[in-house]
This record gives sequence, structure tokens and C-alpha cells, in this order.
Amino acid sequence: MTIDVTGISPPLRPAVLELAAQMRADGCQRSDPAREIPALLGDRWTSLILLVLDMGRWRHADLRRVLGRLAAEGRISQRVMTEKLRTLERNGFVRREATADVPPKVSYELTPVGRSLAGEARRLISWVHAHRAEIDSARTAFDADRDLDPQPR
Amino acid sequence: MTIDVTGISPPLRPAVLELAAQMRADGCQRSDPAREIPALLGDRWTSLILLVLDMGRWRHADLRRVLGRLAAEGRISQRVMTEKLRTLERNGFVRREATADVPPKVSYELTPVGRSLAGEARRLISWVHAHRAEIDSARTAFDADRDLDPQPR
DNA sequence: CAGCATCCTCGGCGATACTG
DNA sequence: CAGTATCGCCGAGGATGCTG
Repeated sequence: MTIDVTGISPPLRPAVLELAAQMRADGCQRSDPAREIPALLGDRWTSLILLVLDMGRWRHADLRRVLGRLAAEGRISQRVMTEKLRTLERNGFVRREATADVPPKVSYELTPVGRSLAGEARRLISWVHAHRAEIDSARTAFDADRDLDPQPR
Repeated sequence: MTIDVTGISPPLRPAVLELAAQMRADGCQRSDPAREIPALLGDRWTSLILLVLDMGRWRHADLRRVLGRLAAEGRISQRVMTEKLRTLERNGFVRREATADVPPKVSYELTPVGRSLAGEARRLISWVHAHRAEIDSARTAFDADRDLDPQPR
């Protein structure tokens, strides 16, 4: 990841290079960090799935029901449920067990890495919790300003 | 957030209630955790913007150029750049400064909360780095299995 | 019961052009 | 230089129906 600094004002170039070095140290050779987070936890259901599975082993149908109950709105569709769990399994975060008979019995549980990722998700959620009041007041202040203050930006 | 446990197998009900209590303790009264992460860091550019702004104050045009250089592919469109920064500003993560003249000079820097969130983003990226090898080998193992093993799931 | 194929909707994002 | 409006694309995800 060698960064092209042409077109960037010379005083900023060291900062850019340092940033690139830092990102490289963080393991971003192959894709930018902007993609890491969305790719793992950035979708609608994955973080909630991790939190639920962190409680133990779940049967498919029960998991689906619980996700629907815990979500603020909406249920997870059957198609997406399978898709998300398949991705988690492929990444090594979830272990899937199934019987070959009809009807099949499918259950899921986290692997150690999966539990570790669930911890990260929980940490991020706690961060939001810890800063919720601050964020909310920033929002209302911002919106109030925009209302009384119709100057161009 | 009182959870409806009807339809959930009785042995699992305590787990569901505990989970709900835990989520409540994490501050999820109003929206499910599945939304917190996507809402803040789940999009294509926000985490990268935070990382870059964490290096100091940036002029709009420079920031845009740097984002384009650091991203694995593609540049951020002018429209989205303004939109993302506006959201960050509204949440209280970014302070924007602008002159009223033409052409305007606009610059951005993180607030203390913003720096804190940038730290969280960096932490998550490091997590991915630390587990990259493990994740990669899980993926190749999974894909290999699927190829040789065309049984129904 | 769970996987899969199909169809559809909606939102995120890029591109472009115009304005102050 | 930066903001905004408009347009169009594409992918995430919901709904439905069939199958083992």
C-alpha cells in the first residue's frame, strides 16, 4: 500500500504517509478499513445474531424467533437468516450442526473467535450507550440551529 | 423493552429474558443493537473519515483527495462527502469551520467524542487484523468442503 | 424444518450540472 | 471551492413458493 501523495498539499503529505503506515500496521494491506467494519458487523442482523448466539447453542427456528422478538422492528426473513449464518460459519465464527433427516434439525453455536467478535460488538454497543446523551443533545442542538438559521453553508 | 416469550421453547425463555436484560443494560431501550453499529460505522466511508480526521484538521478538498487515495478502490463522491460529514457533525463527532466568502474555505476536525469513536473504529480494525489469518483459513477450508462435498444442507 | 430460487422494494452511493 | 438537485445503478434484504 504505497500512497500517491501528488495533488495533496505538501505540508499534509507526512500526515498522509503516517496514516498509510498506521493502516498498514493495522492490517489493511488488502482492503481499506472502511470495508472491514461494514463487512463484518455493518449489516442489519449480524451483530444481534452474535449477541444471541453468545448465550449458547440455538436451534434455527428458535434463533429466528428470538431475533424477531429482540429487534426493534421487523423480523429476519428466512432467506437472510440462512445467508447471514452461512457467512458467519464461513468466517469461522459459528459452528453449524445438522442432522441429515427430514425434517432436519439445525443448530448453531459460536466458536472461540466468534465469541471474541461478539465481545467487540458488545463493546461498541456499550460505547453508544455511554455516549447516547451527548449524541442526542448534539443532534437536537444541530437541528435547532438549522431551523432558526437558514443561511447557506 | 419487555420481551414476548410466547412461541419460544420454555427451556430457552430464561436465556431470552437474560439477553433482553443485558441489552437493556447496554442501553438498547429504543432501538436494537443491530442498528447501533450500522448506523454509526456501517457505511462505506465513515470509519475511514474518522481515521483520517483523527490526524488533525483537514480542508474539504484535501480530505476528499486523501480518502480517495487511502481507499482500496473508488473515490468518495462530492455529494456523499458532504452528507457523511454533515451526519458526523450532527452527531457531535466533527466540528466544521467555514468562511462565508466565495470560494468558501471549509475545514473539519474531530471533537473529543469523535476522537473516542475513532479509537473504537481503530480497535475493531485491529481485531480484524489480529484474526485475519484465522478467518482466511476458515474461509478456504469452508470453500474447499463445499466443493468436494455436494451434499444438501 | 430448513434450503433455495424468484421477484420486488428501498436506500446507499456515484456522476453530472448548476449556484453562490 | 463547496452545497444542492437530479438521475441512475446496484446490492441488501423482505416475501413467497417449492423441495428434500
